[in-house]
Amino acid sequence: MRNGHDTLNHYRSIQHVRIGSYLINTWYQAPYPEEYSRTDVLYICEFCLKYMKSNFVSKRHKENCCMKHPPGNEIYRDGQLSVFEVDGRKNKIYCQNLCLLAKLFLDHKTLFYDVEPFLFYILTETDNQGCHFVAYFSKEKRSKLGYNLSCIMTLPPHQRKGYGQFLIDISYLLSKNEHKVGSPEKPLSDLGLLSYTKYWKQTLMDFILENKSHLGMTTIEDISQHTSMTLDDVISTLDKQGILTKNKQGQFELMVTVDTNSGSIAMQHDDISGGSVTPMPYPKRLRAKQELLTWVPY
DNA sequence: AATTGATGATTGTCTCGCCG
DNA sequence: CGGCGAGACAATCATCAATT
Repeated sequence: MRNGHDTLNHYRSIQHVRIGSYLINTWYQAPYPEEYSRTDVLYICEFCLKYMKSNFVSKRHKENCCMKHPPGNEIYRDGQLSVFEVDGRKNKIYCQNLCLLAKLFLDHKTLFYDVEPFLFYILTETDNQGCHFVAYFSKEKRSKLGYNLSCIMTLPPHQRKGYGQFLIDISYLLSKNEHKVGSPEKPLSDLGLLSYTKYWKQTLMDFILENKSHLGMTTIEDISQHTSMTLDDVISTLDKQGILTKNKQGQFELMVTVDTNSGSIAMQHDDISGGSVTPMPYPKRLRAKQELLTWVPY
């Protein structure tokens, strides 16, 4: 031990991160350089995502760091919420730091340093201090398999606010602007599958309710085009709800009855929470609004 | 286009001093 | 005495331009 500040060296991995005003328990290990892993608390600048070992260095950095929002272009703004698009090639360090931070909360993430082939979409909450990082997702610039999202993460203090669903919505809005359909990178994590299952179900329920007057004329292809979801994802989601059948010609048909009073849809396998069997009115959700997106395909 | 080198900013660490 | 915050400074790092 060389001095009084080295007393934290017995830690084998990072237990907490301090970012902005939050002290957050970490969930998984991340491959930070070894000297940064041997600490209880890792300090992260909430604007440039630089990581530091000590509170002193963090404070000094805060005085000098001139960033008040993520690098790249702001592509979406709705009140306090903004989305920035960051190019992994143009802002390599930022994106590498982002991947390391994300790994603290993602189990099986493997991408950390080879960030050039990716774009990163950063969700921020704005106040008079600046645009505070709350969540992100990454996307391959050129996905051969039609993936429109690779990794997605919301910082724990901001979870359960609908930000994950919102970012998934943004990812499909981007696909829509590219005139493509898309799907998340496989394999999905447990939490990822849960989020997507919920998103797909709600998106299709919304579509059905909005188009209930002419569902007979609607094909699976129409739904796919409208939602930018792949045919496979549309079919598997509708099938899980038990509202998909094939007619004599082998074409898919929707079997739906819309309850115009409650605004809900009768489904065989709807989620039953709290033992209630009455269909729950689906919760309001944070939707990405196409008119607020200022983005052109890469 | 890729590599190298210079330059200026930033960090890690040492030291001192305060306080419980 | 031990822990913590702050100033100083050498070493390191990122950036950008020049060169191959």
